[in-house]
Amino acid sequence: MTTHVIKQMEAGLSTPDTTPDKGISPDAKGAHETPERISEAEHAVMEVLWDGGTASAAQVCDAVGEERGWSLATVKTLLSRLVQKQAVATTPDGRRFLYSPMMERADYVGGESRRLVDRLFGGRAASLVAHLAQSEALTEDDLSEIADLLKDLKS
Amino acid sequence: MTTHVIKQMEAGLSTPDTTPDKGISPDAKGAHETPERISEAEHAVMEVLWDGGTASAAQVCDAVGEERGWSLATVKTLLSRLVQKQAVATTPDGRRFLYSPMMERADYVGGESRRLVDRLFGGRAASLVAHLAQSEALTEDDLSEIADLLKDLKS
DNA sequence: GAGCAATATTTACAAATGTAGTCGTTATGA
DNA sequence: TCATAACGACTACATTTGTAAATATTGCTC
Repeated sequence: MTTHVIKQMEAGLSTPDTTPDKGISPDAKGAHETPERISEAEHAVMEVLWDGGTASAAQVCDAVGEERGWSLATVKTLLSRLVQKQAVATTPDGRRFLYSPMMERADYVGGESRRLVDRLFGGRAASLVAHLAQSEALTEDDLSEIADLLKDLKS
Repeated sequence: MTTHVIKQMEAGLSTPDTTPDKGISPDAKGAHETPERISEAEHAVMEVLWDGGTASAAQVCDAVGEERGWSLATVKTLLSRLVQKQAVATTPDGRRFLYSPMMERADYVGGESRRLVDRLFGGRAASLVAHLAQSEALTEDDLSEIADLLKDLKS
């Protein structure tokens, strides 16, 4: 019976050769719980995937290794955690996996931004902008850029 | 020798009655390491202190207890961690302590904002604003507010 | 003066996170 | 064919975080 395969899927990774049973949808066991939080290290991996679209563990490791000095083992751990969290999907490719992002970068960025705004500015995004403007965080150029941007949005 | 006292200070808390030895400056053992990170729960406590200026553990607990349902024990743990991190100072008051913030709220907010902008927008704050503007995050009112704000800053 | 209530200090413990090592399998090149 | 390198899976382990209980001390009330 299929219990074996299911257990493997729950674990987030299955060996690519053992009958890649695609019969079970990735969220079969209840997927709409609040999308699990992606940690900072995991986010670094996501950036690589968002950038390249799809990559093997080794490729991710190369890409991310320039910044942080992570070992391949570390990258693999992060990838499998991301798979568990259903932020990344795997497709078998020969004896290895290719990893691709399930989550849109814009959604992640939006979520994180919102969290910050909620936590620090009582949910008022304008306050954040005000803060950025008042602290050194925005240069004259930034200000112009934003002004232009607003002009556009005002149609 | 003084090792005993020093150990107590390192632990972040000393009993208020045992000769509150103010001889050793709070950062005697090297304080300029990157200011230790304040966690989310700790931040909730900081908000209370920023709001009230100074408070006893019980007061903090009352204040914060409305949102989160924390026990006094929990609040005390968080307070002592904040003291360790030198984000909060204690002054003996009778048999208890009064806790007051050492860090400016603006600095914390600025730091967190910057971290986000660095991590998610390659350090370009304008990109964050752009993102907020394009996602649902900014209402028409927000946009006007920001526009006004920019007008002011442009002098 | 004895007990109680309020305090601070210590200890606890599970979950998440950062960082990696080990094990088992298998494609591959000599 | 046999060793080896490449992979994924599993295990590991310290640290941080969230959440709190246990313990010790002590001023205050009866």
